[in-house]
Amino acid sequence: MATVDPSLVAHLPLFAGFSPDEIGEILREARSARFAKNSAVFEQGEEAHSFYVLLHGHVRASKTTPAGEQIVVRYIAPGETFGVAMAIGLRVYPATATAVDDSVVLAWPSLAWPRLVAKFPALATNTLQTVGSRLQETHTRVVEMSTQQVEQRIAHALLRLAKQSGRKVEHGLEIDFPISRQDIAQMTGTTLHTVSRILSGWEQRGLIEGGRQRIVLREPHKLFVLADIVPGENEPPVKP
Amino acid sequence: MATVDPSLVAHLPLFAGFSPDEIGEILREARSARFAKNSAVFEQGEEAHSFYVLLHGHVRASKTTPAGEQIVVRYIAPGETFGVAMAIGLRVYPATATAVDDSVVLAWPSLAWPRLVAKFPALATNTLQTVGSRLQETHTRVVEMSTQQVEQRIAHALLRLAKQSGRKVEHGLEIDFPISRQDIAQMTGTTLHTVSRILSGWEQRGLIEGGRQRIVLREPHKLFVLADIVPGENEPPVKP
DNA sequence: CGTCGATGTTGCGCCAGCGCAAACTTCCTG
DNA sequence: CAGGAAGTTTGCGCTGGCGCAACATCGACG
Repeated sequence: MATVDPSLVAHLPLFAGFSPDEIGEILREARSARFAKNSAVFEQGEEAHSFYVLLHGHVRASKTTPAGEQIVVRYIAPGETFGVAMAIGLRVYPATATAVDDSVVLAWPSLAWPRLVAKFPALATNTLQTVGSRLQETHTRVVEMSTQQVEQRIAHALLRLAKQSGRKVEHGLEIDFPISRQDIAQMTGTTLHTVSRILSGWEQRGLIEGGRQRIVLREPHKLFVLADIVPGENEPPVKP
Repeated sequence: MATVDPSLVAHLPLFAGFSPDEIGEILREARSARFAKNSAVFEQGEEAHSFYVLLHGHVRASKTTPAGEQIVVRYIAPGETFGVAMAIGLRVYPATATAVDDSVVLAWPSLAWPRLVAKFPALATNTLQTVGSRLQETHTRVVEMSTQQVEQRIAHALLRLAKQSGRKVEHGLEIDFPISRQDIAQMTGTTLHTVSRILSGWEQRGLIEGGRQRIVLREPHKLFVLADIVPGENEPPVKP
């Protein structure tokens, strides 16, 4: 049971407004754990025994439909809370969480949640804000899927990933964890093939640089423009 | 300022776990208001001055994209909380709320939220559960939009509306508020025309009965089957 | 009670993106 | 280092559903 210094997590949204002592008290109930690349932190449908904060690495949350299709709910970056099923009234996890890189988490038993919240009500309001922003993001996704073409959705998805987990490299901004075309397809509601075709197109145009489970944005600005283009919007030239 | 009896709202999720006296104290800070059919309770982008509980009627939450397209976020039924922007950390409303029928709401000033939560922490946990289920529902919607055909998505949407606000009538289950084909299109990420074609088809098959801003499900069970059909799933006959 | 605006229906043609299939590349494992 | 698995690319043909357009209906309101 590694002890974590309160100062290392004090800036996380979950602990906003807490004193180091209080954080220490909360941390005392947590254990830290390591998950190897491609191992599952928890599985959809499994009893929600714990909730987590990601300290290091990256985790993919995905949902499987009854028919067996998968979609990617989101990618979790270090500092984010996840697996809060209990807090939102679920007995089981609604999605599967998979480490896409070697990852380190803090884990609390779900049973501790009611007690912690009773003692530290700000945990609830902090979590409410987190879940709220997540709801906003998901609504944005619905809006995009309803109104935009596949190409624009993929552009938005890449820009978001780069913003969340982009790492500056020589030729641009690299997404800092392994991500396949299939993953992108499952994030944007399209198919592996269509993603591949579009990324190939962009690579030829020099917008991005691809590789196996690797994407570097070379021209984020051009992607940005592409993402906002409304296809049917041919501005008629202003001629009197 | 109409006074509302605590017993009338005690069963609402927002007030779960509160005593009548506590509810009374919370209600004292609210005012009730009436909104005529087709009037806006609040508009997207407007300062989030209040949060609400719907007492009577039906409210549609919708979002408008920068490009001017609209999508329907959800329909709010009596008893539901809405407009909790402040609680999830937003200064402005992320969507527009429109009364689709004459409606009555309870409204609290957003400024009262922090004080109420400080005094009654259970408000935060109750709201957390509400926002959590809403997140779940929205994820379901993303999954449907990613994996299902338009016809199935419409079937699901109608069944959900009927479950939430269905009224038993002579010929089946009627959706208890005015809803246009356009609205359904904006809920399912398709177009008015496609919705109209599909509903016409169903009407001919006797599954539903349509009218101007009116839909009656005659055969909910058949719709249910239709909604779960996976088109490409031709079960190979089990012959030894 | 006639007119007008909002809502709903339907035919037609097109195309973005899917499904299938095959080949290629990169990485991992034994 | 060979062999295979996982990931990626690409061609081809098809089609679900969209866009356009014209028309039909319904209700509200003067």
